[in-house]
Amino acid sequence: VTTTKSLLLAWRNLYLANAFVSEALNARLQAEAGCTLLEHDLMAWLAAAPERRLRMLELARRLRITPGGLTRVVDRLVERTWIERDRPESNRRIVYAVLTDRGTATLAAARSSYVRVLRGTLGKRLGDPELQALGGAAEKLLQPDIGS
Amino acid sequence: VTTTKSLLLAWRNLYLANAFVSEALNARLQAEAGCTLLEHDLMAWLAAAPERRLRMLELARRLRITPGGLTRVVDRLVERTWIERDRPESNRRIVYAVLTDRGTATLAAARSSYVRVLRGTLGKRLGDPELQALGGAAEKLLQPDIGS
DNA sequence: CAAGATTGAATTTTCAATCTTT
DNA sequence: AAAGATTGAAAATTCAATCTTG
Repeated sequence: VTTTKSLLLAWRNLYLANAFVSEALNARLQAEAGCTLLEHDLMAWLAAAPERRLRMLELARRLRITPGGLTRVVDRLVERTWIERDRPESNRRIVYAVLTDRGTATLAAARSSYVRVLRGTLGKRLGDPELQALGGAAEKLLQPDIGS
Repeated sequence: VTTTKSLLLAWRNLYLANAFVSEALNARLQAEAGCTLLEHDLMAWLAAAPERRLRMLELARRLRITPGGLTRVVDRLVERTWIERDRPESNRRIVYAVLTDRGTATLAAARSSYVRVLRGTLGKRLGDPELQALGGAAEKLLQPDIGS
């Protein structure tokens, strides 16, 4: 019997913990690497993808923003030469966002700030079993829905 | 020894789980109660406060938005007669946001959607021990910093 | 005409400057 | 002059309409 109270408490803590870490990441990334958390995540997805490239719609889906929103974020990063757009000749409807070498370098610096923040927040306050619990519970949430 | 990998994994899951639940809450609240998650939270803080009122700066702090941002959110809710502003005679610098009776009624409806969403996400997928673990781990994150 | 991306307009939020009260 | 709140301008995001290609 899961009480409403324990549901509300768990959610509130999840929500606050997320805000706490997100805000710390955003602040440090902007101060130390000159990019926002969203921009970092965008570059990180590209870095992890084959040929360091992803299509616009796929990238928007992973970042949980709208296609229109992504167009603007990409505009800003292209402006800074951290990514490029590539419209392949074979299918000129498609646009790939591609991480450049300069983007890769920026991401490396950003990633180091990023990990330091995680160590200073999650790492400092939680032990390994708690990290496992946090990660495990969160992962279950993300499983596809299986019936009623 | 907490590995970077387990830190990254825990954070990613926390982040995604938060987005998953937030988006579900926002969608259902807007469809069923006609308010956003932020507006719900604002009214919920007021409902829980003595005399159903809080000062602007305190409310902004709890909602994790800027004072300027709060002014606009409050404007919108005043417009809909769910809250009122009160400038006490004793100190005319201060503004209280006060939940109205209509706001209380709206909040009751919203809260029921809210809890249903939590049951359908956190509740359906996680057992009580996992909820405890999630809540407990997240709570530790929120403890004030105690030195290096 | 559907898929994929972009655009203009509208909305929401922040930032810095300002106004009012103490 | 500082505290508390609001404002105009700017930035970021969404939405719906549009443009381009298949």
